[in-house]
Amino acid sequence: MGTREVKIENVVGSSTFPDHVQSIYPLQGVLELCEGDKSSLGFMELLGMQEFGSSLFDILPVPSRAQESNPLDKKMESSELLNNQPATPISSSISSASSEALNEEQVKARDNEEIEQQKTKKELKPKKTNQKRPKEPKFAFMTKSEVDHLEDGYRWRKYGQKAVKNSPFPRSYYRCTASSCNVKKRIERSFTDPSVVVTTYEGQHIHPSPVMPRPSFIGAPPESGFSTTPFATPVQRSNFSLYQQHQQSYGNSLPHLGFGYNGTSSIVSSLGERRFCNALRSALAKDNGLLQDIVPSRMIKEE
DNA sequence: CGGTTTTGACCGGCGC
DNA sequence: GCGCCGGTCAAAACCG
Repeated sequence: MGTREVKIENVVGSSTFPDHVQSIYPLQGVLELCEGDKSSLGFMELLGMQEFGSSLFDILPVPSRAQESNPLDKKMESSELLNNQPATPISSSISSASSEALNEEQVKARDNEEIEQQKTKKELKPKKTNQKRPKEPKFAFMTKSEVDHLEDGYRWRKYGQKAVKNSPFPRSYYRCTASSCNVKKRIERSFTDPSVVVTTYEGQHIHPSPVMPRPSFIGAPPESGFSTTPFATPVQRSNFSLYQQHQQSYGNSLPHLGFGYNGTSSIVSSLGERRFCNALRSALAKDNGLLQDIVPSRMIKEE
C-alpha cells in the first residue's frame, strides 16, 4: 500500500517518543471536515504524529497520492474513515470476562433479569427526541502506536464499542468527561496496518484541558505563545513550540501544520500545504470546531 | 463509593 | 418495507 513511513528520528523532539509510538503514517481518508471543499482537496491526506510522552499532536499535510483502488473508497469519501481490511488474526479487545465467575444460579438469575429487561425495555424506553443536530466538524489522523487510546490532554469516557464491518478491530467511542462538553472521539485500528491507530475527533471543547502539561513541557519558552490562549492544551503548546522552531529553520512558508521534519520536505509539498490550509480555513470559517484545539489559531490565520 | 468500562439493545439513516 | 450498519444508550460490572 502507499503509506509512507516517516522515521521517528526525523522528528524534532523525537528523543522523547515513547516506545509504543513508533512511526507516523499518512491518514487515508477525508473527513467531513472537508465537506464542501472536497473538490479542491481531492483526497487530501493528513499525516499525524503524536508524542505521548508529552502529549504532542502534530498534523501534517502530504501531497495527494494515488489512492489504493479500494471498493469502499467511495464510502470513505462521502463520510469518514472506514475499516475495510480483511480480517487479521489479531485479537480485539472485546471481552466476555464478566460472566466467567458466575455460577449456574447466578447465570440463571442474570438471564432472567435480562429477559425481564428485554421485555420491558421496548415499553419503557422513551423515544429519543431526534431533532437533527448539525454535524460537528470532524478531524482525524493516524498514528502508529501500540496503544489504542492516546493521551491528548483531555479526559474521556468510553460510551460504546462496535465491531467494524470487514475489520477485525472494534471501534471505540469516547465522550469528553467534562459536563456540557460534547466532544467525541472514535478510535479504531487501521485495517491496512494493525499497528496504526486512527483517531477521529468530533466537536469542540468548551473548557480548558484538565491535564496539566507534563514536566517535559514546563520548560517551554514563554514566548512560544501558548499561554496566550486559555484553551490551549498541552497539544497546542508542544505543537506551537515545534512549529516556531521550524518556522525559523524553514522560513515562514507556513501552511503546513506540522513541523519537525528534517529532510522530509518531499512529504510536504507546497500544493499539499496550500490545499490543507485552505481546507482548514474553510472548515474553521464554517465552524470553530475542534480544529482550533489542535491547530494553533495563529497558524490558521497566517497566509 | 464514585467514576469508568463493558456490552447488548435500541434507533435512525440508507440502499435495495 | 426490510435489512444492514453506524452510533448511542444504559444497566451492570469493574476498578482505584
